[in-house]
Amino acid sequence: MDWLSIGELSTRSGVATSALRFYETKGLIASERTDGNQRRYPRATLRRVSLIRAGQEVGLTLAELSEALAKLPHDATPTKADWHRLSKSWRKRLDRQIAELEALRDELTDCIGCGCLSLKSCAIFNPGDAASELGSGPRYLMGNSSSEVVR
Amino acid sequence: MDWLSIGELSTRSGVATSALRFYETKGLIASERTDGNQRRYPRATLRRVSLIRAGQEVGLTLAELSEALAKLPHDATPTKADWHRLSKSWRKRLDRQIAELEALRDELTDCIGCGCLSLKSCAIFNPGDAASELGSGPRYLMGNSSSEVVR
DNA sequence: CCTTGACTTGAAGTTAACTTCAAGTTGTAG
DNA sequence: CTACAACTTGAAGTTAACTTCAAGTCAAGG
Repeated sequence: MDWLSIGELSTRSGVATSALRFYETKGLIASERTDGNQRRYPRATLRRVSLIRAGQEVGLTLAELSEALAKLPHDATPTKADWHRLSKSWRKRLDRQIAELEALRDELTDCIGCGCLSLKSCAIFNPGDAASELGSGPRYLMGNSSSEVVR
Repeated sequence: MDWLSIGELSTRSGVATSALRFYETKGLIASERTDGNQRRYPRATLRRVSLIRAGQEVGLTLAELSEALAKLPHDATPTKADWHRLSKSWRKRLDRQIAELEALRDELTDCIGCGCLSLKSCAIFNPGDAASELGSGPRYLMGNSSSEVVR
């Protein structure tokens, strides 16, 4: 097995060294140390980091990813089953996200047609209504429940 | 014209009073004051707040929304043209977002099929590659350029 | 008039996901 | 062997979008 320094891992993964160290404090990745106390990552970490970035794009937080990746080995390629489970649940998440955005788009499209000068008839302007119930929430990325995505 | 207290605006819009005050400090909404220094919002603010929430769901930041809403009157219904311009640019944004998520989903789907145990052949695992170039970025909601959305 | 819930302010706290910094130590090309 | 880039740490700073708090003041029903 050959090892990567944090700099190498950074350039290969496209993730800043500061972020990699941060991930390590969170337990998302792990390293051995040289005699001089520098980090050396097993090659499999490269894949792990890619997984993290992919997961983030799907909308998962680092905390959720931490849970999801806890089941994968730090220093080896995940099994086919591991990967299958992960990618399937992420796909579900993506499908849901896409559906929500599409619903919002359709509402908007109706609004473009109608001019939407009446508060009552417009779905966008009535957030309490059934249609928009799913996709409204607090801050930037509204945290949908994480547990079903992780297991 | 009749006026809403901050509490009324809050219950009607579903947005916390603290958030409404926060929006006001940012110039997103505006109020008059009573003799006793309490806020009174023109009825049109209700629509404005709905616009803000809808805009957030489309992925706009408050700063971007501030710019976009600067062109609308604070105390009256926006014109058909105003609304037309806004909803069209938001729709574009939504279309782009959906397209990006769909691209990611398609990659994932391929990966489920292939088992994806080889780093080289997998698009998800190669973020530098052409396909994923569009939809990768820094933190949670990667800030796509705002200017074209706002004008 | 009195009570009580709604309202006021500015400052500080919150969360995620990092980045930046200072003050050193290590690894390696030449 | 030396220079210099890469590495180390913990703490503090950053950003967005709010929320919470304290210490009051205001408004409206009875």
